[in-house]
Amino acid sequence: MSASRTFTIAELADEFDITPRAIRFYEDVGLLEPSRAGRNRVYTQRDRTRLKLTLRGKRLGLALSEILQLVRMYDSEADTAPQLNAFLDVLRMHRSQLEQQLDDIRVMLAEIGQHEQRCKRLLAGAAKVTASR
Amino acid sequence: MSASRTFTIAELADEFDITPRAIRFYEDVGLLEPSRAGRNRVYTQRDRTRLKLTLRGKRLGLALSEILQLVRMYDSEADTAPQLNAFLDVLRMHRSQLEQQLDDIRVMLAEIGQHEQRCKRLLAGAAKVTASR
DNA sequence: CCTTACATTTACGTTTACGTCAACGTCAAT
DNA sequence: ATTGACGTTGACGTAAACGTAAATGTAAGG
Repeated sequence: MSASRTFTIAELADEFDITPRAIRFYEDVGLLEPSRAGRNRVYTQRDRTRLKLTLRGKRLGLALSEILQLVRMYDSEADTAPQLNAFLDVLRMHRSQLEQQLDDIRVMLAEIGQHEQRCKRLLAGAAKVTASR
Repeated sequence: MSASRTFTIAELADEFDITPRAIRFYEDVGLLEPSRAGRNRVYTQRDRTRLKLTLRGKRLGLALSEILQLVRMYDSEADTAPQLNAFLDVLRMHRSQLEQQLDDIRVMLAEIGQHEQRCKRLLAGAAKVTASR
């Protein structure tokens, strides 16, 4: 068994290329809950996973508060029907938002492709002019 | 010819479900350049397109300053080789970022799917219990 | 022992993207 | 003539997500 490694704040900061300040801030808002060795923070694999989730959410433009909602839902032991239905609603919302983003990305990638083609054509033209001088 | 329609600020605000204040702000940062009828702003199709681009960028988590860079590049008449190559670099950066986001979205969609399944199983179970009472 | 390096808390500063008045113009309808 | 409804320009306010500086602790190395 990989004796459940732990991490220091600097290790996580290095690994994910963020500052310790950011990591502490994520703790302030409730996204991470490291234990302490004296005064110092000790992060578990679970914290690391949460951090990864957090950064992924950020890359998709989610606010930290939304990410917090998600992770809380993810490891909540909701079991009543109202809770579960509320849960499903939130999931559906996020899914439709993600699908909107998929669309947006497809459109943007297409546009970028067009512009790249245009640039390459122009560069090819410029090269010929240069060569013929 | 669809005599190049124009739009009022309220029309655009309604259509895209944002406030006039936001639209004026986008003008402040240089994303829109409406002409004036007296004091009032008049938006062209081109402005509308820019606004659409802006909102799409926002949904993908881009900052307004980044969006501005993009739209400026898109309708700049860059023609020197250095300019074109710089352009291509920026395009590549954005493309790789979009591909990262595609990845992130795939992962998140998969997770959401799992949680939806779990909820549905639990709801089915709860329904049976309820029915048997 | 002293320095260096990294950790902590507290607290104020900063940027972005608008929200929210305030004070005013204008045109149509009552 | 007045009342809305919508437009304008300042100007100040605000929430989010950290940055940054200050004061302090503490463990390791020379």
